Amino acid sequence: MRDVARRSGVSIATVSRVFNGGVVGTETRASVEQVARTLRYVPNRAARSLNTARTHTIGVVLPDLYGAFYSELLRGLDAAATGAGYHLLVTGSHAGIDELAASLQSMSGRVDGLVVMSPDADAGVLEANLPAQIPVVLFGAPEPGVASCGIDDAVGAAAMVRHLVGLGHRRIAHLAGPDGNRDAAERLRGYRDAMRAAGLPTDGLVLAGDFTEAAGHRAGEALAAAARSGSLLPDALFAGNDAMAIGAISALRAAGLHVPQDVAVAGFDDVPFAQYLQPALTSVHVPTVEMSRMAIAALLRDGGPRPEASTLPTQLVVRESCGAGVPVPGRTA
Amino acid sequence: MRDVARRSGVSIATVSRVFNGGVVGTETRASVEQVARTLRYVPNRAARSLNTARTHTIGVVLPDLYGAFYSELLRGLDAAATGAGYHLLVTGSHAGIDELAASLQSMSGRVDGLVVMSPDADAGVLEANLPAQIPVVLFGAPEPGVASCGIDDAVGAAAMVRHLVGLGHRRIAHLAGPDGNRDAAERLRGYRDAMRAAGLPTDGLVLAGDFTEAAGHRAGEALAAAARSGSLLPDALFAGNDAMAIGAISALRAAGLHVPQDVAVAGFDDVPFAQYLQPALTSVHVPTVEMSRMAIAALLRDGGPRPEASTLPTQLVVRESCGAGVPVPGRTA
DNA sequence: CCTCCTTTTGGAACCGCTTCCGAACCCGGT
DNA sequence: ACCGGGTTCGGAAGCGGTTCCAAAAGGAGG
Repeated sequence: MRDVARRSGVSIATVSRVFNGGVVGTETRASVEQVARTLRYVPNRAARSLNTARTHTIGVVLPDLYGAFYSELLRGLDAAATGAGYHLLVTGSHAGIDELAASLQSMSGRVDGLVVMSPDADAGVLEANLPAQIPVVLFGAPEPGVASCGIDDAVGAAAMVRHLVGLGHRRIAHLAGPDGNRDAAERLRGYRDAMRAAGLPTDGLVLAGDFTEAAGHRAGEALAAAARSGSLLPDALFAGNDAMAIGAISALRAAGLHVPQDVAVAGFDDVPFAQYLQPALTSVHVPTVEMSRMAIAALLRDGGPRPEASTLPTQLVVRESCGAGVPVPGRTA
Repeated sequence: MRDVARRSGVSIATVSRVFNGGVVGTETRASVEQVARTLRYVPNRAARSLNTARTHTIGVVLPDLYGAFYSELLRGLDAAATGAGYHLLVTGSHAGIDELAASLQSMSGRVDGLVVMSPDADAGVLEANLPAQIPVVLFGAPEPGVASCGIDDAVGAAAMVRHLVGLGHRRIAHLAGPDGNRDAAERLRGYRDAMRAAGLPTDGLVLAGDFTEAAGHRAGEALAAAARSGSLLPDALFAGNDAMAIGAISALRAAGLHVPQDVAVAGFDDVPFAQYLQPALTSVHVPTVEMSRMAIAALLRDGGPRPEASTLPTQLVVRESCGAGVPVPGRTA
């Protein structure tokens, strides 16, 4: 910048004005722009944000970037941010609280706001690793003193169970997510509650999983193996997320079983390609786009987001895999 | 920071040392840390990077974040970056050269290196909107004077065509990507070359598409409609990417046609869930993880990446949708 | 011709931090 | 008591910008 100023015979203040739409004489501006071009000068945004205290960037802290669900989330956030003229500073994949802390600290001074999704992210961690002024929206569990935005997993899961029951299924198994994951626990709770309300047993029907396709595949294989050795197949398998449902379907099919005729299968999340599976996957839609929009809007709101927990509704999406006999294959959104 | 210094009776230099592992007296350090904690002080990383000239961040400029392919890319980049202790500053979805320019400029001073993927990104645009020193790796087309990393679309497409021919298919249609897209053009070229080499005609067999599922769906419908009105169905449909292949399969199935019995279908990209489709999708694998690793490694290499174009090999992945009669369903990676 | 107002420009403080350099201090050794 | 050496710390100069304030220049009006 100093070079540009020197070479065009003006002060750095004037150069700054040229690049910020300030008042500058017409030919002064032209000359500065000319020099800047030949010198390949591009203003340093980091330095600028140091004294404007605005970065036009939103930080995003996710536990992982793997899987269609996080992709969707990220896409929604990017769309919302881009729409408002903001960029995304992303950090994925941290295991444990220390990496979370490091990620949060590395955002300091580089973002105008933060969207955080992590099992470890409670008010204490945020407070300890973030400057006081920076607005934060949590994705997921409500947390006192912090704005948050999430869905009601239990309600969504219960709706799915009721739907399956309504189709005549009685032995409904649940393939649960990892221990310690709040979404997994809530979905399991919704399943249990709805089963109990329908007067159905859940004993021996809760399978352990971890939200990965591999876990779904293993569960599907286990089910098929058990059936071969004489035990009863469940009428339906309600997986804690779509990835596991997909893995399970793949394993069941490999074992020669038919979905939904032999076992109905349903998922949770409604990832985009659920509709393209054969059979198209029945699932619980999570409004990722809406969540993202709300989160970004809250962050950008003057004075930052109010520390409230807003809960968005999920929506049951009935397709073929649950045996509802809907013959229309998925179409493009 | 000044507050911390004042409240603990030391200079800001000492506070800085405390947070950077410098030599500080034991009880001085303890006292400073204590004060910092009560004051909720977290060092401002932007300010730090202003004089260290290191940001520990890699900029990523993508044309879009939509679709499984970009998700995969982003995931690969994040994995590679995180592994090296870096974050990602992402900007997706820009239409046109002006938005590209804005995105590039906004990276100045905020990243240590840049991965750029955009149809508009030629050496000129990069030069005009980026400081001279910042290392860049281009994803895709080789570009003189810039390091780049990509695949040989034409070779991959030709391999697929040869495979389809080997299976006995003769009338092989190609569903092309959007005009002006270099990958689309190269894949089309590979298709044409391989067809010619096999002595097969391509007249009337090239369909227009745009890389979206919707386009694939339309193409599938058109094919089915044409077949109903008497014209010959192609033996195989080779889509320019997986998204279109998936859309096409969905439409063909809706029209009562069987894949691969009535029409074989193949895609390009090998997105993760291709293996979970029914029939599992035959595709050309694009080594996104490898590309990402290479790009990040090149950026972080001392002195920046050498301005060379490296081309990674694609790999034919034969599954069920092409009619190869591989009965084993996809399994988890 | 002088005054006053506008427009354009330069000087300099400051944003929050790192780091070089030197001052102050404490230690043992002579 | 003095000196050399090591340790701990403060002062201050930047990093690359923005912006307030004042100064210089150029008219218009009296």
